[in-house]
Amino acid sequence: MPELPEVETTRRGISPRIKHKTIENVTIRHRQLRWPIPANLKAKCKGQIIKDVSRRGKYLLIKLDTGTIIMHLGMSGSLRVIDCNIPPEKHDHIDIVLNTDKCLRLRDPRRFGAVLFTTGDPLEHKLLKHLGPEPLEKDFNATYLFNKSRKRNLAVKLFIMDSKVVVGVGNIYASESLFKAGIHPKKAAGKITKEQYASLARAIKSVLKAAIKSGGTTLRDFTSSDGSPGYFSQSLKVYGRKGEPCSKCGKTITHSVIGQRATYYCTHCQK
DNA sequence: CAAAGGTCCTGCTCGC
DNA sequence: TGCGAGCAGGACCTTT
Repeated sequence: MPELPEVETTRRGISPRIKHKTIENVTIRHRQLRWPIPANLKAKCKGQIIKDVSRRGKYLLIKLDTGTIIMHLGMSGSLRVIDCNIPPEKHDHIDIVLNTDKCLRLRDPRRFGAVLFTTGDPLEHKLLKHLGPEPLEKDFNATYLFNKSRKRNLAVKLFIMDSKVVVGVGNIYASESLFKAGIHPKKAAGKITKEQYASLARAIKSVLKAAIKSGGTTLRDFTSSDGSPGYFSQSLKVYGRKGEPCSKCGKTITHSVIGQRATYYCTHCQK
């Protein structure tokens, strides 16, 4: 479910509703996510004021007085701010209870997500320290991609999905961006020209921006923090469109598996 | 039974 | 022979 636009949509949804609020309690129903929820999380959070809600890649950073909650939504996670008296459902693993009769509730059926805590600089945390640039920042550009990709022989789709290269480009938007840039997803990253990378960097930025603007992509059950769906799925040009006509040339959209992930592209438009 | 939006970790191969 | 970099595959889990 969540790629960068979905995480950003979530951040924007929850931030105004939890910022400056005090955490009264933390209810953990299922500790075992990708990693166990830290045993001391409740003690670390109780009584703390939420100072800020930011994002690095797909990690959400909830800054408290003395430390930061690091959250990742994994493959199926979602966050909502709801009334505490709404009974939790099967996959509602943790409630961060606020002093407003509301709580921040994490639902994650597949439990690939994470809830961690750090007292240090979260950007120096093991999981965040080696992340590549943010795709919407200026340091993510043709020169960066070109230099970073020299002597890399893997498929360009896998290259741009590598969080050490750039954060936030997941399986859907990788296919969409490569289509927009006219680059074949299996082409070796190291054989792509600087001009093509200029086009790809622009495509990634514009696809992600457009997706954020429309509230993310809804596939299956993604809803933003207020329960409304994202509408970007209507704008997807190739993802999930195997067998349909290409919107540029009319030839049939191809599906194949790259690095164990579904990939969609047009063999006529993408070389 | 296969596949679904993520990504860390392990272990192998290759080249210096 | 040793070491680091790059890369493929496995692992985690539930639902449709």
